[in-house]
Amino acid sequence: MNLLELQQRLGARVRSTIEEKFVSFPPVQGEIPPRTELGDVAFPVAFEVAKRLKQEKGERANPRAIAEELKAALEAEAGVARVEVAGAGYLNVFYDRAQSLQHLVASSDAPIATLSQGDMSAGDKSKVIVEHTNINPNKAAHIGHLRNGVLGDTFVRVLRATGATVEVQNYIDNTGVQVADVVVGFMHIEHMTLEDVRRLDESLTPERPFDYYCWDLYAQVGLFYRRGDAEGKEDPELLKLRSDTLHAIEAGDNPTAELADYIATRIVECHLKTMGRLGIRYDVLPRESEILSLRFWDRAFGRLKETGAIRFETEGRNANCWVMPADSHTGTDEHDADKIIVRSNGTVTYAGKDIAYQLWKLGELGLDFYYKPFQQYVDGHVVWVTTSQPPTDEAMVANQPPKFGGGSIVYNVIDSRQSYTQDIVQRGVQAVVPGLAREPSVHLSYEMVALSPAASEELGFELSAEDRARPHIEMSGRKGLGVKVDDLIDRLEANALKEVDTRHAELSPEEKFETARIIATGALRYFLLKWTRNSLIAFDFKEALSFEGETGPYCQYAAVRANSIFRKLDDDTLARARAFAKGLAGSEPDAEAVRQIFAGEGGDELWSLLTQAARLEETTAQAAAQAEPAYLAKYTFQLAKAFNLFYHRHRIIAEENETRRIVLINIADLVRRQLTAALATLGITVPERM
RNA sequence: GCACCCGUAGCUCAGUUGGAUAGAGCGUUUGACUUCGAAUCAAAAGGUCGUAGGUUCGAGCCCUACCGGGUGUACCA
Repeated sequence: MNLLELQQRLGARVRSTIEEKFVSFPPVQGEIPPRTELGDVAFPVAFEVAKRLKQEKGERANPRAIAEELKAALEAEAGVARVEVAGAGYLNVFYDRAQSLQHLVASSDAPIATLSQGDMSAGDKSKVIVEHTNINPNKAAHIGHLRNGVLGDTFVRVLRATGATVEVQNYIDNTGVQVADVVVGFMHIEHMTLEDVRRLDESLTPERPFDYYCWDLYAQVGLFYRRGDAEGKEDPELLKLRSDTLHAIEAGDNPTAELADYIATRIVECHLKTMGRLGIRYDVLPRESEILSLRFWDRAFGRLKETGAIRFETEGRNANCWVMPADSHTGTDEHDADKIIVRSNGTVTYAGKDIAYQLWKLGELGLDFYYKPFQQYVDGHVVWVTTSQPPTDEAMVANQPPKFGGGSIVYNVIDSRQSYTQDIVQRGVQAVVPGLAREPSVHLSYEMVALSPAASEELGFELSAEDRARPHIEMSGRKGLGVKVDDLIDRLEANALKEVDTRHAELSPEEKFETARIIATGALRYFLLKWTRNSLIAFDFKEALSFEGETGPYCQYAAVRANSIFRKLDDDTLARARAFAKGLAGSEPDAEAVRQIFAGEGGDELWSLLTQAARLEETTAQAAAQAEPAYLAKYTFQLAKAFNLFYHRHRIIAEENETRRIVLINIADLVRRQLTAALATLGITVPERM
């Protein structure tokens, strides 16, 4: 359902008419006027035409006169009711509302249309890869991690809604210092072996599961390195425990590595469960351990040396290192401009490993992982995890994974603090595969989630006067300061359940809980999506827990209300209303009656709701092209708002004028379809009742 | 120092390739439940779009300088 085709056709006509009568001209897009009274699409091109005429031919022309000439051409187009020239030379086009209604209803029979315009060409069958979540597997997920997951997951849904084939990856850094720290905690603070940890894990209750336990332990390790003094310095002797642990993990085949693997795997299970509560899913979990053991770096290193992207330093501060020279900034005594990729001891830095990994994602490395199933969602979808060994037994051989990696474009959802490193990675990738695409590997950057001072205190953290004056306080896993995702979901569910309980006492406990779960998910996902990517979220409990105003539940509520109309209306009435709309082309008296209903101020209001609903596909395409899910979230809220107003002003079932009733039914039906579809793309479902 | 991001209503934020009277939510004040459910709707108040220049028929948006805030700038991952 959309009016975009008409708009595009008119744009093409405007351009061809300009070129025919005046001067050569670039493609024109058309724009949506700020108010319905100003038309359905506007072409403010006359100013530009006048300018070009003067520049190229030396003719002086009045923009209004130019607009008048273009007006005649547009009036002849099908679907156009009238054209006005407004202001100094705006060309405002009004669509035939009866014909548009007929078209919109007819096209709403088809499943949600896939788009063929923009950068995300549906004709291009190549795969898009989105990597998101990427939480260090050493503790419970907090809301900062969740912003990443929700942003990534929603972007995936947006891309899929435009017809793209998308693969979802969640990178697991299972061999890094963060995991090593928790291993140190278990081994040197708790003095536990792998068996002890297993037993502990089994004994833990749902109130404090393994990832929560590790959350606390990780914070303790931070203190442990400082000999118990939070403000003190880290003891080098204790830090050696960390580096020894890290080396043991990287070497593999020893009890420390086995413990690390147990912890990381269990935490990943916890993360997947947490994310699963919000409908966030993955296809494959590439792990750092396999990037190391399968020697991805060695291959990438060779390519980087060949292309000259990195150079070996023989003297100076970076002697014996391989560095990537800087181009975007200059260095100082304190900060060197060049970025070290290979250390003087021959080991590779994070940026280097990531270059290798990005090359694999783009199918440009010439190496692949082996895979095994990690877990299965209830609907049968399997999440795979990488492994270093080829399948051995017959069952594994028979159970072939899909082909992973090799995307035509890769989006990496990573917060903006890593922009510098990501820039290094991009440059490395582009040096190795220059001709691939303009930007095959995209850093989908977003600002972090911090805590409002009030939220920090609510979590029981004492703030200094200085901190309290700050606009926000950064979360810190090391200090254990943060809002755990599961805690927040639990609170949202409990609050929603209370509301459902007071409104729908008649529902069964299961129905009540399911409704509360859907509302909580809607609230949380919308809360994280309504901000644009480079807006920092200062997390506030009151705001996050709200179900009123610009929230997910507000949008859900509008859809629930729309559905409630159709619950009371028999199917036959809806079918007849739709048939009437579809038949408008064949009946001039009916079409005229519909035009009457859409006339005047009240008619404009109905029409404006309809056109707003028709813009979902266009908005989704924009959200995809700009990689900005917030566009879709804002649109959904605005549509819900417009529908709530409509709902309040019109009694649909009780409407006495038959034609008017039919029109209202069609509008309500189209809006609820679009609203439901928009919410689905945001990962939000509509409950039966609320 | 350098790089990137931000500065719009009391607060938190939208404002997409420059377009018509700069918009939401929250908060404040006031009004609307016998209806397809008020998790809603309506109305009011609230703005030198950080400052100063510039480009343009037209600037919140583009350019320059400055002021203020944030984040990076590791032989950590």
